[in-house]
Amino acid sequence: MEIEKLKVPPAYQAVSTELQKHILSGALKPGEPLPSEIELAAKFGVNRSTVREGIRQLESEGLVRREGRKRLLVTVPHSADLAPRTTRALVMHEVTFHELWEVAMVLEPLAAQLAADAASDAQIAALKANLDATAAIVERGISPGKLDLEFHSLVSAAAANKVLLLSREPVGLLLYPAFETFQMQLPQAARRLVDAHREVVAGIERRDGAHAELWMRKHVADLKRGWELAGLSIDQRIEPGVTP
Amino acid sequence: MEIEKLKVPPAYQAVSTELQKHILSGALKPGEPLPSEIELAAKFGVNRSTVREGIRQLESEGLVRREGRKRLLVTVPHSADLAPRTTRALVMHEVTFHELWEVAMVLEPLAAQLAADAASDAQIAALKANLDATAAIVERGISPGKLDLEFHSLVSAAAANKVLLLSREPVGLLLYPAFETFQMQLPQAARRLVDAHREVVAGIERRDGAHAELWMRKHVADLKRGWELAGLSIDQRIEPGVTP
DNA sequence: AGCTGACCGATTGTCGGACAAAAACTTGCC
DNA sequence: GGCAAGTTTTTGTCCGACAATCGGTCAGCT
Repeated sequence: MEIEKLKVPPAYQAVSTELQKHILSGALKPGEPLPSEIELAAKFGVNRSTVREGIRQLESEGLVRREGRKRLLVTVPHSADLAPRTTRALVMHEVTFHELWEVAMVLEPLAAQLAADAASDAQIAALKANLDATAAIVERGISPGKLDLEFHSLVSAAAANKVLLLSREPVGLLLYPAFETFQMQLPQAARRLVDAHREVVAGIERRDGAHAELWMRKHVADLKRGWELAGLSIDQRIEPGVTP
Repeated sequence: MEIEKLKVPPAYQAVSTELQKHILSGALKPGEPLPSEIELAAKFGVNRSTVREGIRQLESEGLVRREGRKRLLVTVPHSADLAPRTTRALVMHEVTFHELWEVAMVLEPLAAQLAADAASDAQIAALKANLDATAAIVERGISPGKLDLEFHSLVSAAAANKVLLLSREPVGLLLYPAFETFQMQLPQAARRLVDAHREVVAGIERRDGAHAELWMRKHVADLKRGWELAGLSIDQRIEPGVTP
């Protein structure tokens, strides 16, 4: 006789999953407001407190959003909602620089190549603006910092591939800030960074996917070289650089 | 005089982020129990209901886990916690087959290559077992179904790269189930699938990264060919295949 | 001794109601 | 029509309560 460990989910979870179904099924479309908490409590036949607990789960999953004290709105989870969670998970799993780098080494070049095909004029303009800003900052001897992070986000946004965008974000969020630490010590690294960025942008602008991809690959490879030159171990754990 | 629209986050969010900080900072280590709700309420100076709402957020983020009605335990978010969320997000973003495939086309070969270097004996045995099961199923004319999904998870698990594991999971979760639909119509596709799997496993076993990577690349490329042969559009939206 | 079962405190899940502050809506006025 | 004041809703937070469950104790039975 086999007896499964039967699980009776608490009511607030039932509320959460039930609402989730309604949203996923399309009965509630993004942008639409949810019923009020009192209505939901009445419909589900539970107390308002229970409904609220269920809502919190959806809220932290990015399926609904509340602005101020207004009604809840159905939303599609944006990259900004999911990436921090995954980033946290990566940190807690104590991932090493090497692990991050290996993945970046395939995702970033792909982003560059696709961006060369798909980038809009506005996106190319944004890339150029970022490039100029980075060059100016580096000229003054300051570490590019967030501009580097932004550059890679812009490239993957230009790639017009939402899967890539979502997959890459947590990696970039963790990898690029890690370089603030040693780029101060290696002035030539910052100049190499700007050069590589410039070539990537040039490739994208010329619709030369191979060129963009090649230089992005060089660029990411350079990151590892810089890491090693700075005397850091490949198996060094990565700490969160930017607080989300 | 400039007056910014200062935002006062609700108390339950404050509780959530505060607990998060404590966990991330290492004050609360994975496996340790959290204080009881009453204690937390006393420490934070808020009501127990408020604490509970805050806890729900952490719970759905996988930072804490509750088994039965016991105390809350601090945990590190596992891939199984995060992947479904990302998968949902991808579905809601209406990603196309092509977008998924482009990313899989770089992540899966990387997984195969790394697995050839890092796979343990037990992992290789698991891969072989999966291979045998898949071959047996296909022999009887049944679609591999979850076994295919499992195969790719096993490969990326064997790659010993936690970043890759977490990045790849949502893609696989969405991509492979999509093939159940047409593999029935294309019997030769299932046989090609088994052949490719076999070569990947052989490469991993021989520690021949190039071989494993090559065949994984062929295999993923095949998926696209099969998709097209089945008369499906590359820009077809992907529906969730397995309920998480 | 080892196991059983009753008892008890602690904790969680759920409920009901309450109230201030903010938002949404209605009404009356120009 | 547009605007200002008032009214209703809704949210955020609190309080108190109780059944169910978990964990442990402790006497009683074999």
